[in-house]
Amino acid sequence: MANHAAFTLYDVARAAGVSTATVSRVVHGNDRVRPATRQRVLEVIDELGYIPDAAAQSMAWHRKEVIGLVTIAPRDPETDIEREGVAFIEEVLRGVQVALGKIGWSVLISVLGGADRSDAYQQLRKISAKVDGLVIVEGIVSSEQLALLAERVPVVLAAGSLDEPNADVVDADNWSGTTALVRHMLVQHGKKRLFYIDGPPDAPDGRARRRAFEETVARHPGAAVTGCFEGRFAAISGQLAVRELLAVPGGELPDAIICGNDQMAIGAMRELQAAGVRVPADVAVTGFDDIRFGALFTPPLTTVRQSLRLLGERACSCLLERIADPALPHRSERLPTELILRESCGCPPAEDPVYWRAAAHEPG
Amino acid sequence: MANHAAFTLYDVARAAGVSTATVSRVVHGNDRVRPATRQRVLEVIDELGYIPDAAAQSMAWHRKEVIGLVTIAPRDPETDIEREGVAFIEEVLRGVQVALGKIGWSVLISVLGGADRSDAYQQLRKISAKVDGLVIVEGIVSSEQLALLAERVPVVLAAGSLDEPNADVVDADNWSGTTALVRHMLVQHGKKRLFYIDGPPDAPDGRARRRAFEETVARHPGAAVTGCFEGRFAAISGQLAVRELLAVPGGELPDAIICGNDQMAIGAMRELQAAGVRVPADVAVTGFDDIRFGALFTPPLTTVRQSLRLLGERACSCLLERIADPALPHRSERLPTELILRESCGCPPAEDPVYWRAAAHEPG
DNA sequence: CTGTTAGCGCCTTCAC
DNA sequence: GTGAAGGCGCTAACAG
Repeated sequence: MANHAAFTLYDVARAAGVSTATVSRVVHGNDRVRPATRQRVLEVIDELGYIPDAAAQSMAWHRKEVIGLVTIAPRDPETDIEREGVAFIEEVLRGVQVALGKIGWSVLISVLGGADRSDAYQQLRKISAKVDGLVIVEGIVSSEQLALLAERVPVVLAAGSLDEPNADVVDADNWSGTTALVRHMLVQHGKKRLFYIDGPPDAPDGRARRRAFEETVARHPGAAVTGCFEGRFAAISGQLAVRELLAVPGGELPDAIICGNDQMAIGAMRELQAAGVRVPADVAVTGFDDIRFGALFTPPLTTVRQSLRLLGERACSCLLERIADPALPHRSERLPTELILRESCGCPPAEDPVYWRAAAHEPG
Repeated sequence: MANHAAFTLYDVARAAGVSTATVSRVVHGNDRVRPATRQRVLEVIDELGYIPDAAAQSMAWHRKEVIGLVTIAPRDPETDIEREGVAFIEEVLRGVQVALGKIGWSVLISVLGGADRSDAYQQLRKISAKVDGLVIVEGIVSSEQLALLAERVPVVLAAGSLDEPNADVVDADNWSGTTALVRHMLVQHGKKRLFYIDGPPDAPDGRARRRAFEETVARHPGAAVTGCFEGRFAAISGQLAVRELLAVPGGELPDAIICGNDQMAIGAMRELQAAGVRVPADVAVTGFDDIRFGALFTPPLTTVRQSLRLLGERACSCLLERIADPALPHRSERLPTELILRESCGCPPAEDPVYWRAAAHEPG
């Protein structure tokens, strides 16, 4: 059985005593073929275990029925931490599959090693030859390179919030989410001295969140940003940030630490607690994303929920529309975010212990 | 630019005033072409932005340079919890990409909705027409169906620990890992009454862990299994299990709760703590996998580490070897696991606060 | 060195 | 209803 016999349309045609055209018709069901003939052909197909070769179909159809999903995973050379490591792509992928499942297309996935950008572009070029369209998560190539790619194949950006004129873009409403969260800290909890833990500077969504944070604080009299730490979206970044904060001799801690994502918030909470600082009594901490485990920490993490799955689904749908009609004007879509109040911000525990539900939530 | 012009080899050949064969030679670098000619062709290629169509190459080469990565995500209809939800596939994927990166192949990924098995098989059939080989994570099809698939395309099973005669298989040493862990609880911590939280019955790795647990306890005089809960590898399962345990009127809690994976262990810990039970003082809890966040919980989770990334890498390498030589005899490979002692088992805190390192570890 | 030519496996008009 | 034939874009012998 180590043969990997690959039967062709001709094999089937010969065995069934018909022409390849007839077999093709049967395979695709749609044409009129005499029932008896159809029956015979089907039997042969089943017997031989014939499956049409996808590459050959691609050639004939000028369509591969495959879309490419690409993202980056820049790694800190020392620690090998992945950005947004926790099920980021996985969730987006689910969404993409939802959109694709209906029509039976497949997804070619590639996590680029974000090392150097020119390389990323070359990889994308190669991939573009194998797919009908590209979903790029987290803008990774320059606008010009994007334009070049888009010339060859439809492209949609997911979570690449730059105002990209050369592609469709779908992203979460980082602005509203962050604004709502910060206002909550300012107004509901009366926080005055806020510290921010940021993601890497090249992350468009991270930038959007930070800007929203700063502007919201700025327009709130009496409140101030006491500092900012440039992290890499990993738990360790939060820990490092807090460690720095703690190390300042005679330094006063902020009222609240707002983090660019949940992982950094968790790291920050952990480090604060390890140092004997109470969360949220002494310092409140918040995140962004609403990852699966956020609700299971002590205290449960207050955050902003975004649906990565929905992101994938919308991006993919958008791509499919563009593949169907490449002349479509470029569009952009902004997905809703939702403020999730738990206890790390200082809110009281929910009377009903629903904390565990979050572990089971269907985001979006 | 919404044109998606796709230049062909002929376009290049014409523009450069050479034959298609020459262009092909230049593209593949390997043949002798006069430097001047090569130069000219390269210029045209660059100018036109020509990329060889992958489908056409596949036809000519009888090779697609794509491998398929398939797994299941059975969902509880009510809660929509994913099995091993946290970055399971993501890690495996990284490993696969490592193996593939060297040769520039791509990966077609598909997370099947584990609903009904016959459907899974049909999906796999379809996918098999688009790839040169298949890595199936978590056995999802029957042995016969597997044989049928393997007849058409090389297949390797990852983490599908059944003794499958129709494919190569790579999996983690669940047995040794679990045995070491249970012995530790029995011998080092003197635990007597152990409770087990299991994964779904159809998960081969879960079964292996449970069997190892039971046999290890059985051969240890004085120790006993007080019960077992059938979970689904999600945090909520651990919570549900503990809730049941707590609900028994006058019921005595076990000394330790051994869980089939980390997520359930985290859920169990959380639920115990919510009920005022101290971990590990009253009840110790352990997991399996060593997911990224395990070290950040309170107490840090004792677990068994397996490298999902290595799993993906080895499975893929194995597949590539088989693609290169389909006549190879079937092999199976067992990957090492490692006992990770933290505090949830009752061990003292590490003197050096290295807990955060785990968040940055490169598994395997 | 370079061009010609015959497929790869399938789909799809166009005749019968 | 069914078959014959051309072509999708590229590669790999062969000739020159």
